[in-house]
Amino acid sequence: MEKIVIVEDDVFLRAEIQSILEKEGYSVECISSFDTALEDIASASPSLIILDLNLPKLSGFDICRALKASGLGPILVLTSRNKLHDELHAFDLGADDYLTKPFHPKRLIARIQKLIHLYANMRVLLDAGDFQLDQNANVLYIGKDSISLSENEGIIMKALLKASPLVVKKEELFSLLWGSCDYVDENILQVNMTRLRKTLDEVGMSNRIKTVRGIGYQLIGGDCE
Amino acid sequence: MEKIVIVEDDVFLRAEIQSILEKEGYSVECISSFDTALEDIASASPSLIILDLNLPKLSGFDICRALKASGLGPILVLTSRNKLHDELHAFDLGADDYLTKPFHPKRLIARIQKLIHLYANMRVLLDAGDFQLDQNANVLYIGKDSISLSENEGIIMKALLKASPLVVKKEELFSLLWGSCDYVDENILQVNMTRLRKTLDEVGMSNRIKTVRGIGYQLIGGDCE
DNA sequence: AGAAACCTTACAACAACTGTAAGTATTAAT
DNA sequence: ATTAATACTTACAGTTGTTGTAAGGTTTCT
Repeated sequence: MEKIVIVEDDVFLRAEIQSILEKEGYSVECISSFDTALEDIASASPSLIILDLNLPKLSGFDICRALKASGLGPILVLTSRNKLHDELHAFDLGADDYLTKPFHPKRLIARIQKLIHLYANMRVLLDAGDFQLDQNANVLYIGKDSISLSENEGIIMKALLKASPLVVKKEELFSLLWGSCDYVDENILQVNMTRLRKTLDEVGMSNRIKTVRGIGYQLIGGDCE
Repeated sequence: MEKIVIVEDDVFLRAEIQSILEKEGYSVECISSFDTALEDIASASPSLIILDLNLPKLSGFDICRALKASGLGPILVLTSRNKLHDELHAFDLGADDYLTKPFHPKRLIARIQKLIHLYANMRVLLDAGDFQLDQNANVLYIGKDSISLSENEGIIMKALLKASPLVVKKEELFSLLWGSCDYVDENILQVNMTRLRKTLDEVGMSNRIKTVRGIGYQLIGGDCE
């Protein structure tokens, strides 16, 4: 069953939405504490998030931005703010749809279904600005080109991307790659870094992995977010 | 540059939309002949399709359905019909967004950007009802599970899926797999079919490929569309 | 029964990936 | 400048997965 999280501060409206969704067969979870909203949503890992913009502490915009940064689900903004610039701003921050109150239940359901369906067919992409990594398929997309990475290359690339622009410690990589092994040669990480760098070279992405002596490695250049 | 196709019969409105889009940097193509609309759109292979519902011959709904059946781009319905049931119907047939006239240019642009971005990150999935094939990554999705196919297995599966529920001729498969080779053993296709069948067995999909004696092979069961 | 079409299994060649080893280059500190 | 630590590169071999060939078995139809 698909799970939907509601981030809404108005009790009445929340209950109304919840009722509509549950009648439709969705499992619903409401966020009450807005301090821990992000963690709660992340741990619920819902198929969709319904977000109000008028919230007590945090602004709905901030939550929207934060959710998107964590790569979290489709966001449907449901609000009484019917100003165009609010809608544009929401889209800008990564909202996937924008519905204003009052709304018709069926319209809400239709748009929810559409968004969930769209996201179900999305690639899980890690974005680095000028290229993307499909974590599942271990495929790197550079514009129209794409290149398939080996298992090890994928693990390293993923770690570098997730940490970017921070440094990934050597021990971190060792544990990701050979965490279950009793012992591996110290050199092996360097060998694998060389191989990844060579692979990146072949698609015109040279000098993108910087060595931080004594600490680890770091993805550089082409920054975007 | 992203290309957008406009399917709109009102000349003034068409010009207005085109102007808005071109100012935004999109390449625009208008469909004038509604007889060959589908072929024209397919050959343009746009990043997005703007569709009006009130068209002379064909109904916008029919076009919508047909476009989706061909797996074509995101569809944004832009219409003067502001009845809820029209919107629901459009969503039902596969429309990805629904905007009513009059509309603000910026709202249109925002939603276009969102849709294009969403679709850019979509997996190209061939749907067989109870399982899907990611053509790019050669990965088969069965519910929550996924299995990686070899190159040959992927080619065969793709051909079977595209033809389904029709039969794929042996010669067709030979040409797809070894079209460039001077000669290959007649037996090799059978061997590869056995291997694909065994792979499918491992994910609980037995007896899904039927042999049509003297002709070729055919995907069966689990039909949906 | 017998022939044609199809299936299965085993084998070997080949390519991709990975870890080890050995040697080279770079960096930082004295 | 010398030296030691750190990092890089290259070559080699074991392993695995993919593919084509060959040989023999099974099914289907007349």
